[in-house]
Amino acid sequence: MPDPLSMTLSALADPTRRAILARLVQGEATVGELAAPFSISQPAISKHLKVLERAGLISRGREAQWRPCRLEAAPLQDLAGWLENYRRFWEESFDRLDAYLKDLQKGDPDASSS
Amino acid sequence: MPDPLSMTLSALADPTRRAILARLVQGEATVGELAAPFSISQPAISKHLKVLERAGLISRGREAQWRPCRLEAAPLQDLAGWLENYRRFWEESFDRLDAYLKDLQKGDPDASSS
DNA sequence: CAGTTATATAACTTATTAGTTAAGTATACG
DNA sequence: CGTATACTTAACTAATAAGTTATATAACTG
Repeated sequence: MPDPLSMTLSALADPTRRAILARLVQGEATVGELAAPFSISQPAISKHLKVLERAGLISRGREAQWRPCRLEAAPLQDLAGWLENYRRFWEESFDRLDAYLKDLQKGDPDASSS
Repeated sequence: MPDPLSMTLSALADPTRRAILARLVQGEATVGELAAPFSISQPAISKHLKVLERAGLISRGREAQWRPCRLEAAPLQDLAGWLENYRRFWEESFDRLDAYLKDLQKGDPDASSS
């Protein structure tokens, strides 16, 4: 699976990993700090971090026996860029829904048949 | 995996499925039309469509023997909403990078040490 | 150097996923 | 009714993923 967007999305498709990112948006943290809130084993957290790192979502330093993790912006930005392709679509969808609801409210008989 | 955001992200974490969505943003299409550009079997496309449907990313109608698919906006909007939590972070990251590059350009000796 | 703390890796299990081919269902058409 | 078309479902395989426990590495501490 070489394409970066697929890597980003599958890394994000796990609630534990998203929770880790949510913690890191507030600043660097060690592996232990990141593991603390979860009930799963520490090796499991290490694996999650490796997935995030391979996706470029985090990077890791070295300070004595700690490996501080920090969030990296680029993949999230790229994802936001990809999503932008769909913004026009969903804004149109919203406009249609909005018009439909307004029609309903003023009793337009077309609104319930189409 | 009951949480909707995880369903959305893992549905999107496949290039074939993203290509299907990219086609659907231009309007409804039948299963056959969606399958045409790909070299994989048609049942494989049916499975991808089922994944997209269970994630709420598409919905399907019935017209004679065709099952027209259309893109649904809500999950993409929800994803965009989730991503917004990180926008402030990446804009700060960009500001830092920007300042760093400006410092480099004017020969600030701090810029290469920190 | 011995022990402790922080983290990573190995080996394994179980579940899920993406693909396949073959068979089934549903609608249209002569 | 029989057949062609569009699509789905079933049954299977191979690869990947998420978790486990046990072991290894690396750096600090006395």
